[in-house]
Amino acid sequence: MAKSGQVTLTDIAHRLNVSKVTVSKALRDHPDIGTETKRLVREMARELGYTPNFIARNLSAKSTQTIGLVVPKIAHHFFATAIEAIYSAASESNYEIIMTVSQERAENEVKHIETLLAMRVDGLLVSVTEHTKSTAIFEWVRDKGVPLVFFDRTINGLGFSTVTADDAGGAYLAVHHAIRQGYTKIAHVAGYAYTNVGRKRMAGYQRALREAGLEMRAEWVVKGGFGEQAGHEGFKQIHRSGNLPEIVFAVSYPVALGIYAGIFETNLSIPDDIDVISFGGSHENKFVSPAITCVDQPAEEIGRTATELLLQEIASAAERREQHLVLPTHLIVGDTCVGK
Amino acid sequence: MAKSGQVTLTDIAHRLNVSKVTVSKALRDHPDIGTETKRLVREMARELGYTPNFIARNLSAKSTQTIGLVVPKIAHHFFATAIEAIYSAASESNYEIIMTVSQERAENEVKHIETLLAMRVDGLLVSVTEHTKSTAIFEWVRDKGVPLVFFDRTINGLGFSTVTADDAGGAYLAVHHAIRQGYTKIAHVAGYAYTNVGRKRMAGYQRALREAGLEMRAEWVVKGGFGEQAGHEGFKQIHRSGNLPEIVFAVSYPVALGIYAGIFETNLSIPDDIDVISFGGSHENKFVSPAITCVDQPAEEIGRTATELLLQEIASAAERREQHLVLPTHLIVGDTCVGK
DNA sequence: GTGAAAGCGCTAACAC
DNA sequence: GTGTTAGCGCTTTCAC
Repeated sequence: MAKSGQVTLTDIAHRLNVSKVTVSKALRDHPDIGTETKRLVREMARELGYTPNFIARNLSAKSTQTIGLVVPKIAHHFFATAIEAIYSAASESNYEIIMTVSQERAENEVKHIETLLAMRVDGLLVSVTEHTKSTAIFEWVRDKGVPLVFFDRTINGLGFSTVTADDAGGAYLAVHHAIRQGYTKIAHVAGYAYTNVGRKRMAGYQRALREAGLEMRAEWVVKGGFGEQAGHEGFKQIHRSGNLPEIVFAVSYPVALGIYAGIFETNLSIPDDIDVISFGGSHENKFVSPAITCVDQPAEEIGRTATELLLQEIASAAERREQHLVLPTHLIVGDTCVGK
Repeated sequence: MAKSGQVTLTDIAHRLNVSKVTVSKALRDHPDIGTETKRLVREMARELGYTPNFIARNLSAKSTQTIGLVVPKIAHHFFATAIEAIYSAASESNYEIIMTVSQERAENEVKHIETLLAMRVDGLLVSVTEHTKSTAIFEWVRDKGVPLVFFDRTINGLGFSTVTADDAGGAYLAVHHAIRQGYTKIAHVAGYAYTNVGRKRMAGYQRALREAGLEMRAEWVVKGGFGEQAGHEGFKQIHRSGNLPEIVFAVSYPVALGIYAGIFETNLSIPDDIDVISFGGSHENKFVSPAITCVDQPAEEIGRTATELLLQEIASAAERREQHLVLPTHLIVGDTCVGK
């Protein structure tokens, strides 16, 4: 056994009086090697407690069979679900995932991508933070020729493929539903305008209002992040304006919960005094009271699709072409937004 | 630039007409190298777009500066929070995390640990699945001398350190609280008896009943997993028994939600007809109605402590000694279990 | 201060 | 069928 305490190919080779190449091939079931030799090698490997060294293997083999994953957060139903799907899809193709969490901070994102590149991952799956503005690191990735697929939170115009829910369409679906239910004073606690997701959901909201000929008051549109905090503050701001809408369309489920928290602090009741509808649901919604009517994001499908797309791009390094996959959303009617 | 498309030390060395050793040292700020040379090297590295190859570095350096993380699931408040803490703690010490998700399946767990060992992670952080019975893989890890720390879901008697919440104490806290509130017929939807967590929470439940001289009816103790499904079925089983308790103590927050789901299907109302109290809370609890009174698990602290303990063990390979850290829990009073 | 030599554990190319 | 040689990109002696 080597000094490191780890058994190597050479150790097995010595014990068997063969060369390490023979061992290497035998272990990988290479056709070169005879059945009997293979058996002997495998037996000895088990006996010695051999664990292949991927680090070394990858150094010569070039491919690392790993994908780098960068997500903004993890304690969030959408991401948790998408991540699990990514794991499943990757392991079905014998790829390992190295996940990093940027915690909604752009500087962490940059650091993580650098680390992942240094680890020589075969490709990158990323969902940007709500504050990512600089695209420098992604241009760097592109120049290096490392395959990357954005999912959910994307950046356009860099030549990378994206997989998202139908943000504009879903938002339209939600707001249009509210309008059909008789609501006319509709506010929107929105994401940041510099994010694709924020912009597109806003666009859907605006289109629905415009088509219905409804007014869009400035004090009813509040911009902010995608977390609970943002929802909480967003509602307070609308509330302070003194001009209460009938219903608030939340850009994300956590934002909707934040709005709930804000409403709970007032004397208002949901859905009688003020109502809520949201983009993105959550498993917990069935325990939230009243359950929020929402547009469901296909989290699992997004995760799986993005992974498969990336794997495809990794496999065909040559003819890689930008694709923008948009997955449909659908309305889940709960106990809010049930009519005016 | 090398054929791989990746810039290497040699590329920089050639351009500068120095040896690659000089470049290697300069980049790592080795005192051997002169200030001017360092400046030149760094400049060229940036100009060429050099990214260090960790794979190669680790092959010679032995340490990979990575920790392997194995969790049973991710879409669960406790784990999501603990994982984020683990990430933070690790990156503060310049360690990278390679996370794998076993999806509550013991065979995935084994596979992931093998992969992680092959990747030569410096240590392992694991929380076992609710079905893990065989300890073979962990004995293997121990024999290899790879540091491992269990957190939350642990296995004892293998010589590894553990970090957990005070499961027995917390369960006692919850049930004792119920008793003080005047409840006498207390059921328990428990975890599997072959898990430490399940056994300890059960022990706390039993001790509280015993001390109060309350009867413990067999039909009021249902064993199962830690997920929503288990809670749902657990409640149905108790309900079918025809002998309804006054309150159910859930082994985990998801189980409590499952019990809620089960109750919602009946005509019973919470907390008047049937009440619930749980081990482990969730961020969402404030939106769940009625909010569940629960014993809070210090998820973040568990994650952070486990990571720090592991890092310590990695650093001092020599005098490593088994430790069992138990972190205190506390009661969070919600709208259930408010009195009989 | 700098560099030549050796080697980490493995795989690929090409002999034998 | 099996082994030899070379090399992946880097770091660590140790000589100059």
